[in-house]
Amino acid sequence: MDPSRHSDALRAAQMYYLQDLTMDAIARELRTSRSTVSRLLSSARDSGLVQIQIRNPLDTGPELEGMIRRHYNVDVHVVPVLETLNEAETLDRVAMQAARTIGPIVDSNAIIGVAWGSTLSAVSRHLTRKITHDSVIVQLNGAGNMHTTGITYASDIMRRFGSAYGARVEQFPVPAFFDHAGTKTAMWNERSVQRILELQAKMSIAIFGVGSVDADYPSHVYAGGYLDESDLNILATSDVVGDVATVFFRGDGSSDGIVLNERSTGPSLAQLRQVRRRICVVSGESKINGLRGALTAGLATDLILDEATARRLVDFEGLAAASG
Amino acid sequence: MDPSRHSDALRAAQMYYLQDLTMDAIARELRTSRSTVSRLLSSARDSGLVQIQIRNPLDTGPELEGMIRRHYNVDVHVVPVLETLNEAETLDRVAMQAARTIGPIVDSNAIIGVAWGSTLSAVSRHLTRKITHDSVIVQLNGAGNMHTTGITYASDIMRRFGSAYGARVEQFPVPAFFDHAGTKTAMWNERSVQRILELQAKMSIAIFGVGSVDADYPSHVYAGGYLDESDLNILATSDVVGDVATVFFRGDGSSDGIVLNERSTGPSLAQLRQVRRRICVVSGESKINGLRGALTAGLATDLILDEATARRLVDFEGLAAASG
DNA sequence: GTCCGTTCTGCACGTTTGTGCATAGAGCTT
DNA sequence: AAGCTCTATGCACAAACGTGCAGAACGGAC
Repeated sequence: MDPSRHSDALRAAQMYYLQDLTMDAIARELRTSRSTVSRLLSSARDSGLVQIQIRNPLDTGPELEGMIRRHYNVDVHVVPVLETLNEAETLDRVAMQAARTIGPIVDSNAIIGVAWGSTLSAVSRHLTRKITHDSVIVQLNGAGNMHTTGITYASDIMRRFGSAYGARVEQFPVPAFFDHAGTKTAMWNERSVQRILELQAKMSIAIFGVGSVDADYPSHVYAGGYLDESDLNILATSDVVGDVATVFFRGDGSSDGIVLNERSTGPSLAQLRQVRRRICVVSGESKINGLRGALTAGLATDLILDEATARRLVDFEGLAAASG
Repeated sequence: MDPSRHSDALRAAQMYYLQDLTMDAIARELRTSRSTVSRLLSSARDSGLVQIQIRNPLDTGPELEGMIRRHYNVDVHVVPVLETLNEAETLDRVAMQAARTIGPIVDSNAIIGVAWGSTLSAVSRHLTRKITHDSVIVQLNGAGNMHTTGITYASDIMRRFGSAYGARVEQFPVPAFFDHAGTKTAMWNERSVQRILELQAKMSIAIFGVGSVDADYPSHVYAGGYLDESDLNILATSDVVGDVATVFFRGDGSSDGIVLNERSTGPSLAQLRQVRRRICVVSGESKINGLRGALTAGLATDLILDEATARRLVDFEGLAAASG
């Protein structure tokens, strides 16, 4: 881009946001039209030059947040949404706010693990640009299935993250689930795969949604041809409530003995918990069971969710009592 | 304040800044009028709920900044100001932008050393609120002189810092200069003084302007009855170019053998250099000599100054050559 | 209860801002 | 140089916004 335009954008942003001048005054100084200033500012905003963040003082925040925070020990961001909004609109709002909340967390030299799914897809569409150096986006779990290699869907998400943060993108070109655990073991010894696994092991940030087995609109994983009849039966009979990055867990947060996980390509829950910043984005009340499992399992350090779901989370089993 | 108003402000801020809704839409959701939303947002901004910051990518910044940064190894923020502005207006702009630049740097548990003077006074008037816990504002140097105890002037500055950040304020109730070095030695052994000195030793942030001996409008120190005729003579004959917190230095950054410093109450340059974040605010070209000395002495890690002064700093002795 | 002072609210108005559109200009090809 | 495409600009209009003001609501004091 024209460097002088960039520097004009910077000047304009400083004068507008830091000195409270009007666009008119800035235009006169920059010897251009007011509309150009308006556009400069908007480009400054979505190129990440201007960072706007909301910090809600932990202690004065609304009750909802406090309760969830105390009970699950996560940093909560409740997204206010009108109750009349439909599922898709809610997801869009949550995704938008999630994208902007993530922005300030991302920094240079970060290794960022990203899952895929409808939630992450929505988030990826709303990312605001922020220039970082030597960051890497690494895919958390494979995306292929019986019908497609899943490449385009997941890779679109990855690519958007990569270009928003100027980061290198490392895809994980394996199916979501192997048919045979043995194949996974073999692949995991391949050097091409190990490169990805090593990156994952060094992740400083992980971003994921949750799948919930009983969601009204089941996640891709449960509906998209990833699992066959017998797999679904296994899930149904093993108390599994949901998944994160195609790794399943029960309501109590445990995941031991769930055979499907041996064929899954996502990081184990234990490995995920090693990551310093683990950001979970959830939209839609019907994911509540999966969400509760994920929180109980301690998978998230940061939780971004819509207000209605937050409320249900609190209502559940008198969680409110824990706040007294 | 009404807690529900606070939480409304938070909701409004999230919807406005993070979801790009219009105030109108937010008003409908909050069941109030648009004007109320406008006011909620403005209260959210100046209560520090909304943080807006400009991060200019170090490598793409305008030439001016790059040159100064490389030469003096400081983080530079050049404040764009119209050249036609007068001294006072420039100071106001610089102070405003300085205040907002400082905001994001301040955090809980910080011990913040603050000097006094016309620059700091202006900055203190533009601070935006930000709630922190267990922060302390500590006065860097005494403010008393022959005519007044200096209490109100300096303490106003301190108080504003304190209330902006919700911090405890520790004043330093001594004169700016002792008449006799021996008195200083004695006082420095007083426990009440030692408490302040210990706080200063633990500072994580220091904020100060610079005085310049030859400034058009001399700093308070040189004009306000702090020094008598013979003191000024000493300064004139010892190559002193300026001061930071009433500690003097020469153009080459040295301060050894300047006798006045033995009676001054500010932290020694060596002590100041221990502080992790040292923010220097300068407005007005006539401070250029003092500024150059301070930078040469390595007193600042962050420099906020107006464009004209920045340009002069670069023009000086072909500093531009250093950028090639 | 009434009174008074303070704070909050919505309205109305003027100001400030975003954006579709037509045009000018830059860069590239032939 | 002419012709082309693509981007940036300014205009003009509509949308969004800030704020003085008058009235409503609140919270003591008596």
